Amino acid sequence: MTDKDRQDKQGQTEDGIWLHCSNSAVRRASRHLGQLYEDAMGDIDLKGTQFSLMSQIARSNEPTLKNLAEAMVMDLSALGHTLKPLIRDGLVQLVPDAQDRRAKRVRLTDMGAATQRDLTARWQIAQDRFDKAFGKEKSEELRRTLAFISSNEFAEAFNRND
Amino acid sequence: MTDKDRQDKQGQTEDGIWLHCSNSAVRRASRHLGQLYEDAMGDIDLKGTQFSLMSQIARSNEPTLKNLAEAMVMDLSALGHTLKPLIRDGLVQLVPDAQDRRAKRVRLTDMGAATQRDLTARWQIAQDRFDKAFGKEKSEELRRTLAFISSNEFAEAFNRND
DNA sequence: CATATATAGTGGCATATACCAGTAAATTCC
DNA sequence: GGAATTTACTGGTATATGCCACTATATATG
Repeated sequence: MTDKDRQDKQGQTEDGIWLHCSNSAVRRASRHLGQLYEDAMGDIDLKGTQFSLMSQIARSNEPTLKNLAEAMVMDLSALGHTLKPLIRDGLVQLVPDAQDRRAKRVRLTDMGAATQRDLTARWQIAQDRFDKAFGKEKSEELRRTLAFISSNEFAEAFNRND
Repeated sequence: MTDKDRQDKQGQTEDGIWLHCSNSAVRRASRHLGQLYEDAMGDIDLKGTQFSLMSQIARSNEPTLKNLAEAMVMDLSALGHTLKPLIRDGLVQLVPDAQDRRAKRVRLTDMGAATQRDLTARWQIAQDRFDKAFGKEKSEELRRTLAFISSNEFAEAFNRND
């Protein structure tokens, strides 16, 4: 049986690129988790990404766009675009920094903070399900691992050519 | 020192949502890896996602769109959208299935197959860097872990309420 | 066989995310 | 202190990804 023939009845190969490419593997998992978390959180008006972003804003002390982009490991302009619907809907606002007039600080509006608080309970349900399905210890370890992969330290190791 | 005060000089909190939310953690890592892999692969005309997709097509035996979407854990319509630029650029083509006239099978064109082969060497460089930075064993284990998280088996465990 | 239902794909719309070019403000360097 | 450079953000463009509504085809059911 050749590799190409080793396929299930749907014509899929059992051995996908995601078992060889870490980048593909992570993206694929993020699509699945996005799905699972949104379903588990039920009928809410926010996307998972938006809730994550608002949660990080809530945890921060009025970060500038730059700060927040770095924390989220997100392109600055991508962050700006992603915030637009939240600003439009009155959940987030940008306030110019007093010291540096180039910078804008991100804050939740009262409504945004209330929304974030309310949804946290729903998010916790999803997260609890993940922990139960995956194992609480392993779950924490996985998040630490992924945080490491997302770090500058890892980027330096990755780009170091020795 | 309160949590809110425990911030580095950029105003970021040390303790981000990604340490608590597995969904956020995976998305964040996928942004970073997308970055690192694309940089490591150098100046190519394809996005990482497009290369992954073409690699999976190359590994499959002319899957239908449905098959491919399931393998990639991707929404069917999202897959259709993602393939459009590749079809437009003559790297991929869709051929109607002979038996089921609803279904279309995905295949690489000759140019697409050649492109995919050529870029594989570059991708391997990026993957080797990942393995070196993260550890070859741990790297394989991580991919298996992520494949599990991406599986229907995991979805069932996640959605099981007992 | 005719109708009801299920499946595969498409198109529209919205968000997610990145790169690049441009603007404005701050900082560095004669 | 004024020019050169760096930094923070914005807007445009392109891909990534998902949901919904719709069409066409296949399958199941009476």
